[in-house]
Amino acid sequence: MLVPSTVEEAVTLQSTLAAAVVRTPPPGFAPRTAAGLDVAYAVGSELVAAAVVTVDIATGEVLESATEVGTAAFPYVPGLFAFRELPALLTALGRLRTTPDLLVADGHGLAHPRRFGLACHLGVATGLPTIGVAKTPMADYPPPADTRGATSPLRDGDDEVGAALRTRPGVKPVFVSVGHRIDLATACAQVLALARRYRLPETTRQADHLSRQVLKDSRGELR
DNA sequence: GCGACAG
DNA sequence: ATCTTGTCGC
Repeated sequence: MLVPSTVEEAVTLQSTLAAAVVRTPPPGFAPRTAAGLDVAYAVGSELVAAAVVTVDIATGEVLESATEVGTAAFPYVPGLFAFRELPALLTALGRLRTTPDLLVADGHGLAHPRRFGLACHLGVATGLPTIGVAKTPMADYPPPADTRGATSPLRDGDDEVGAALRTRPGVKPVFVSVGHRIDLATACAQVLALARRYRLPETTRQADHLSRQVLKDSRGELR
């Protein structure tokens, strides 16, 4: 049941799969490559374009990329949007020739109502260490200090579900949470390493650009 | 009951 | 997410 047919099924599935999330990195975890994933949509259409871009964490150099153009598998429902993007993202991931050491998803991981956002789903589905990096929080957060690297806790009730991470002074922070096989501190350190020049990690930026480009190209061909 | 709600 | 121009600033 990769794609549920109802909202109720989707919610139940998330709650079940949440138990499979591992909040600790593999022993001696020292990733050299990271892949960013993103999906672009066409207005008024169900057309989606998924992109995965692998970069060298130390240099930011793009090593490989893969894409998939398809149809949205599920309507957009806050808290369930993983079901919309997952099929296309997994297809694109399967086209990479080399498996990345780390995945960086465009959305939340544990910072989710049922502790199972897109990043967790992607991680559990692939078995790869995965980080969730979102541009918008689902809850309130105290603003982190205005210094690169500063963090503040993202809380959902009494649970600390992630962190607001300042990647650039004077700019809104990004919202980092554990996806799978990683801990929050390691996740923040990796995101900081990937976001040297811009607010968002290089992986996310590259995947965003590529997915938009592919969508643009495909809608031209399908006319 | 009402509003909020990743992309 | 997407629709959209210019503008301020490093």
